[in-house]
Amino acid sequence: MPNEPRWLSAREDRAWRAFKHASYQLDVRLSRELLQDSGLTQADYEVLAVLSDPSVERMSAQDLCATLTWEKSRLSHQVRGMQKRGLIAREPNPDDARSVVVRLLPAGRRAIEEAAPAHVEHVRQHFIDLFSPAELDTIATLNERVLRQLADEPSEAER
Amino acid sequence: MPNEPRWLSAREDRAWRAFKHASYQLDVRLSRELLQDSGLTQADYEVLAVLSDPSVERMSAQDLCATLTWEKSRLSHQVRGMQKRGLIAREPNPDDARSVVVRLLPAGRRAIEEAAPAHVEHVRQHFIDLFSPAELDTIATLNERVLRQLADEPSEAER
DNA sequence: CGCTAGTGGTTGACTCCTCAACCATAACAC
DNA sequence: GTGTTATGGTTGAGGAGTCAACCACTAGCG
Repeated sequence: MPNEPRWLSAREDRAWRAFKHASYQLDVRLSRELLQDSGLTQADYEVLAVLSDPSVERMSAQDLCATLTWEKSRLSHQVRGMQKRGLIAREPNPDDARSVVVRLLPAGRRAIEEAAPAHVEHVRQHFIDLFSPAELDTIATLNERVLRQLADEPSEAER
Repeated sequence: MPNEPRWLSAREDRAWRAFKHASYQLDVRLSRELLQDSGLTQADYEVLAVLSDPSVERMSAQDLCATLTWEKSRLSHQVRGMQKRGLIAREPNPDDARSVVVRLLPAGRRAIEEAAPAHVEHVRQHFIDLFSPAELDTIATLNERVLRQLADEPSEAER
């Protein structure tokens, strides 16, 4: 890499590389494990996780987008696939004829209930169980700082 | 989410969500910014970053794969595209007729030298500058623990 | 009302990545 | 040597996500 004005110091570079690498590898590993022992992708799992909350069950597409921080076209494609597999249903929204409500079907509930224990176990194995309670709090605090900064300084495209 | 045997506690859930969310959002933001102000994808940037190291300049495809922890087919597709754009060249390897050596071309060097300052600045803005030196060390240590665990316990597919 | 602007959602084209199949060459066994 | 296995790399099909264009409906303003 070329030398630049505000280049990263060794300490900064180490932190950045470790963070980037760890999150990438973790994502790859968990995706594969989830898919192998449940047939669900991470996207499937996230949608089902939201809808399977007892206080939810049905949710408009826009609210799902907001909850997942997904683009609406992504959700649309995703929902089409999950509908074809019988995991969820699309229903008209009585309050707004433009809107669509997504409902969890029994097969979808079964799918996430079967997938969740193994998935959580993998999250523990590769992440949670490596840290003390105090370290978990540190992780939460530091990462929330990143999220807040991103939210406070919206990207060019959103301004 | 259904109640499961070893479900996550509130503290565990907070750390896991913050980590997952922050790394995802950061990736999305940095990718977009990089593409907008340099025309390079993250994949382009990573390849160029490796090759532009003064001590490198040319590297066999297999070594590139190992350095980037990429699959060989991904590198092959990626290299084809970057070759078409004149950023790098493919050369035969005199030591092994099966092998291919990737060489950085002047246009590739120019591309990363132009892209790097702004990209590093964004990495600082969204990540590095949010933390004290001690916090950066903590981030490095904790994330390296994740990486080590993943490396020590290879996935089903690799065993 | 009637127009216009905004919102909710879908679609299709394109890019990126993975996986499995494949080809050529190299390394090893006998 | 010859046959077998392993390695380096490419290819094509298919899944997943983004973007821009579009349609239908709603809401706000005159």
